[in-house]
Amino acid sequence: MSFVKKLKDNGYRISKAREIICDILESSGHSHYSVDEIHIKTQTIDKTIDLTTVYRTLELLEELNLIEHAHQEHGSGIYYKKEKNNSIHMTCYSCNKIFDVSNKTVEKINNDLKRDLNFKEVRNHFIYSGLCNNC
Amino acid sequence: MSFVKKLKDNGYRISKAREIICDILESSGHSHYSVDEIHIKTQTIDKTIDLTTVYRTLELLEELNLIEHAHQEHGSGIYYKKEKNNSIHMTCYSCNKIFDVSNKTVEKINNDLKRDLNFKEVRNHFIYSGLCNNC
DNA sequence: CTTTTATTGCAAGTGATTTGCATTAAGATA
DNA sequence: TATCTTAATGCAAATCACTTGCAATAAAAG
Repeated sequence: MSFVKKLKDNGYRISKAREIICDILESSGHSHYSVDEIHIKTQTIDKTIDLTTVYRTLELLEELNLIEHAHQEHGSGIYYKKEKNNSIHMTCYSCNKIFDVSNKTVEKINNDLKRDLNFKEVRNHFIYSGLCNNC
Repeated sequence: MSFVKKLKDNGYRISKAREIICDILESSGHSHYSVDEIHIKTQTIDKTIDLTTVYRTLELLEELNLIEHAHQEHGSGIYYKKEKNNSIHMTCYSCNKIFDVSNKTVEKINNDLKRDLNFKEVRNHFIYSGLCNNC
């Protein structure tokens, strides 16, 4: 279901800002954007859209399970479309590229953690950091 | 080697603040403290010690490899004595307790990540989050 | 006991995000 | 279509966790 439709179905109004932000995220392919990046993209279409509105819209889309975010150790969070399976990312501290951790590895890590500490659930929203092969 | 000795050996001066902060950390056993917690502890001994001094002293002790810190997803960082092997922690988002991830599990996770993404190094300073068995 | 300069406290700055509030504009209703 | 209701927005200010600048203070070397 399209983001705008989901908003409507949940009783939210469709403003210009929401349309634009939904559009950016729905057409983001496999990219991860910081709030600032999304804000800059909105500005190319409508300069009046405020950073606060971007934050608030992202929060809303996340509540509706359409997107997710994750935290970097230093610096800002990133937002991206929610996939069927957990997305976990890893960034290279040298080139700052963001890579996807495979689902199999995510499962493995979560199971190892759960078994080790007797936890019922692992709920990470952070981005791993390391040094990639090209750096 | 005692923290104060290590500071001296590296040419640093031993101030009242440094003595107190070293003492707090050396006698911390297996605890993890936020900067604020450490600051509050110093205040019970010497009310003039500033939060900035705590930050600066912790930075120094970390440079000397005596302590380490890790970041929580939300909220402040925690500091703790450096052990022989990597310390990785996991916190329960319900009770906020902090648990130690075993060295074996840390190794496993790092290897899995390296293998999966072809990274040379994993360098996490993050605290895992999840739901513990008692919550 | 000086002198030197590392260390400190205090105030202000920073970056990412959040909150308060009056204004604006969706979209329901007349 | 015009009017109304209230959700959504823009703007300014606040917040949280640090970090930086700088003049005053105090270790420790001479």
